[in-house]
Amino acid sequence: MLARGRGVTVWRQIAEVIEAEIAGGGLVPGTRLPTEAALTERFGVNRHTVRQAVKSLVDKGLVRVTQGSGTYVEAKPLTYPISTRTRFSEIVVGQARDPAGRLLGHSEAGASLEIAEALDLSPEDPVVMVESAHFADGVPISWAVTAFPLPRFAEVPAVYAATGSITAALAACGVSDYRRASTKVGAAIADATDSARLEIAEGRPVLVIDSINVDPDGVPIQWARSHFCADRVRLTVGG
Amino acid sequence: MLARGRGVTVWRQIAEVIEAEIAGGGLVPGTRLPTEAALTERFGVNRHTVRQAVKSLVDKGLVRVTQGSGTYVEAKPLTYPISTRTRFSEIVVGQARDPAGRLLGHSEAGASLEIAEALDLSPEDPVVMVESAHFADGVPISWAVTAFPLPRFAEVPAVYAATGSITAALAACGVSDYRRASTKVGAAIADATDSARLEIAEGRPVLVIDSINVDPDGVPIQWARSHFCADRVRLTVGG
DNA sequence: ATGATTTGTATATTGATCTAGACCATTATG
DNA sequence: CATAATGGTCTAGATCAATATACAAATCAT
Repeated sequence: MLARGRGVTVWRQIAEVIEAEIAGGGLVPGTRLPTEAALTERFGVNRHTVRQAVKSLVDKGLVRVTQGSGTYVEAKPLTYPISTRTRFSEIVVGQARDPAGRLLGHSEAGASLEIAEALDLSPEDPVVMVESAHFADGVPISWAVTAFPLPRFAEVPAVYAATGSITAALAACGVSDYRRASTKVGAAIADATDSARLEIAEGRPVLVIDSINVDPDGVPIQWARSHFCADRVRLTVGG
Repeated sequence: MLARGRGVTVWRQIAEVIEAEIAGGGLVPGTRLPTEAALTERFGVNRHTVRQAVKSLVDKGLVRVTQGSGTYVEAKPLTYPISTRTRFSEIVVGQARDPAGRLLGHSEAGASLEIAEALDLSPEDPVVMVESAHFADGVPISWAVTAFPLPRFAEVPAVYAATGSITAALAACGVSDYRRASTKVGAAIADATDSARLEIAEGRPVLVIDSINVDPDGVPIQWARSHFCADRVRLTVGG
């Protein structure tokens, strides 16, 4: 099975075999890979060689390793369409996965220049800042820091904490519908905060999305800067 | 262009680039590859690394190296259909290449057991043995030792030497048509003789074909053991 | 013939890959 | 809590890959 001296390293050949088994459906997302010992046995190589193969799969975002537990096949990337009507929970449910949102913290503050401009406020106008994390099937997909104008949306943190849903939080403040008015997409390298909140290694790619939501009257109600784990999400724009 | 530390050796990547250029038509058969020095420059690697890449292409039969001269793209393998009516020159001409045959030597002898059986003779019946080499565009394709019954085909060596054509030599002996009655295909590793006559390295693969031709009346007229350079020929049987 | 060009060979050095073995840290399980 | 299972880290040595030089041998052009 393994060809030595043909210009392809052993660890890469092993990685390609496992990758093919994932792509071919032999290894379903969420299932545990054979243990390092088992792979060592199967391929007839040293454990370190298997580990290097697994490391390359981790770097590609195909598997996730947990010390003491095992190596698991990552879920297929979530397809995240960005349109004027984007609802995280609907997107996740639409792909047969279980959405969840969690409030990380909140505070009241004066709007920064950037936020004031986005929400059509004056600098230092009061806003409530909300930090939240979002999950699909318990796996972190994104985290965000968002700003809502005060006093109109004073209730948002409490309702969001209780429901995990921005849509519900806005509804509690009398906004029954909203749409996305602006989206900017960038990319960055995960820092310590991204690493902790998305449960990824520092250095992995992150999609950074600045968005502005407006109510049916076109009044800005929410500015958000979201950090998506790029290994777990594929944005679709238009199409 | 070259990715180091990704599990694929540098020499293999270089070989794949050159192979793609050959397959893509950028390097026509017969043309000379850039010199080792030029390739060293182009890929930014050591000369030995280029040499290993070239060696892998030689091993695949894609190029041929001549010390002091250069490295040349091999011709595409000649497709050699084996049927009841097989004529070397017609096959070669049919592929827009220039056929040639050369007499290497001849002698009269008594038929060996194998030849006697093939030609329907008794052992030690007189035959003329002919050794010949066959070329397409000047490149050696095969060499063969053949046996013809005597006295019927005494003229064969002289005519073959003059024309380079077995068909013409047989015609001179009154055989206007012939067909292949038996073919056995085997493979071997080139020995010193193969190496010299086919201009290939010892150890390269060789197709060994034993065939018997018969005249229109079904009388055996020629036994042949041909050695084909496997890198330059693809046999097609049936189809 | 002569010299320049081009491939062939040899040796040595450095770094990457693979193997081997030992021990630690985390997780799962009874 | 104790134990086993599993991945994480470290050291050391063997082999392979790539570099760096030097020189030999064959070919080609003049």
